[in-house]
Amino acid sequence: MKLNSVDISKTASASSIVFEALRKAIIEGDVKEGEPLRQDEIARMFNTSRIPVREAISRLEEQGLVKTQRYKGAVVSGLSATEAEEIFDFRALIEPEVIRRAVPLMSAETLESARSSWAAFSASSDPMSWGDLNRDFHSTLYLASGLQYHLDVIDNAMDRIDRYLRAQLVMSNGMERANEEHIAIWEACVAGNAKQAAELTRLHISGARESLIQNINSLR
Amino acid sequence: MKLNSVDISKTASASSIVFEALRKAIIEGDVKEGEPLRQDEIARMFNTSRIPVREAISRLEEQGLVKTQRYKGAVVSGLSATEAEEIFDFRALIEPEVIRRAVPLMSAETLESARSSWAAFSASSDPMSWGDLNRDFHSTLYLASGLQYHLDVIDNAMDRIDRYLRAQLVMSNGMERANEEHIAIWEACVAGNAKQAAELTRLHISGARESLIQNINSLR
DNA sequence: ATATTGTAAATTGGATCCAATATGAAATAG
DNA sequence: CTATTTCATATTGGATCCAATTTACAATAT
Repeated sequence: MKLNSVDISKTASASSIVFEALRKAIIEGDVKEGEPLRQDEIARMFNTSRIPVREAISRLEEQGLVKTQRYKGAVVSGLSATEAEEIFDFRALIEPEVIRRAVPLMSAETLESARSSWAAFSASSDPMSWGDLNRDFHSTLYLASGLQYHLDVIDNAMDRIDRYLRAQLVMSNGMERANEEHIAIWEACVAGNAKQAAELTRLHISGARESLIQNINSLR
Repeated sequence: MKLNSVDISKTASASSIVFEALRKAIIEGDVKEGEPLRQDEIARMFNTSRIPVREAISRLEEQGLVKTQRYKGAVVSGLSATEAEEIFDFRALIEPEVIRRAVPLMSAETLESARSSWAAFSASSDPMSWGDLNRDFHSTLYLASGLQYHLDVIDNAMDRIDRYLRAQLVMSNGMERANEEHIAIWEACVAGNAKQAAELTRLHISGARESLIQNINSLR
């Protein structure tokens, strides 16, 4: 006898679920910088014991999203302005190269998918969704490069500054500007102009960096 | 009353110890690609329970050094030739920029420390130590940049290809060549020539990349 | 009042136990 | 003899318990 093998997608392990949830909460700023992560509390929230929670926290620390001290626990790690700038610098270095190598490999589907990403971004009136849609757009284009390691590293960098990026988007004309720049990048990709796509990406990122500095300074 | 505060360096947690030991064993190739990590076995080796072992494995997975499957455990993740090349590409992109920014910030101490690093590398007849000494040299110079995030990312990239790098060093004239290139990079730093230090670093890395490809091809 | 000490509660780190799943070998059917 | 099934064993995932340490706060001394 043979059955249609119903793909029972195995439920993920508890530690993975906790990890993803905490990661999301941290990068979106739902738990603030410096806020401690209490193992008991989190375990209760997910109806598990502290064991999966501790594994999740180990991973978060390895990713740099939390810092732990022995017997004192984990706190969400913040970024100084300097550190945030450094990560923007890092992105401005690596992402242009990735998109440059991605452009010649972009399929029609990739371009169409990216188009709908920027369209969704452009059309969305919900600031909460801007962060995700922004990342979707860039990730879609980068994915065509097939450079998995680069993509992983970029993801980590994005995780670390996600909060600040979201803040940029809601501030002043951040969203409108990002939108225009997305379209320009996308058009360069459609035209197969790798160098231009790279340069526009670089400007896109360093522009965000500058506006971050401005905002920080305006708070003094 | 005032005492000299004796800095009782707290013993690290068991999970940290296990993590560091496993990391070292993996990057140095003491445990081979594809080899499973048995929690029980490792726990016995360190006279602990499986709990710290599991936290260590979680971190290793986050670092990309092992891959786990639910209920099947963790195996040391290998790198395909393509993946190894990608990481060399990545390094060739980021490390020149880091050293370029580091050069103007290098103190006499930094340069002296780097000099003794390459001297030790040059003088060492023990191939087992070459990997570490090579990393020491580069890290010392990069450290002057103060770019902590970049340094962390570079460290992870180095971890992933450490095995392959060591293989390069012992092969043919890998060690002699690396040694000459180190000296050239160091002299550019001493001369304060950031652009040249960057370019030499780029060549140093892409040279290693090419010789990796050669070795892989020669195995067919 | 302020600083110091002592103590109980809170919190984390780790050990042990149980449950869920995978693995492999023996038993069985064809 | 080969393929399938059954079942015991090995291994991982998670829960609960205990130990080590920190933290908060009351008691005490100056």
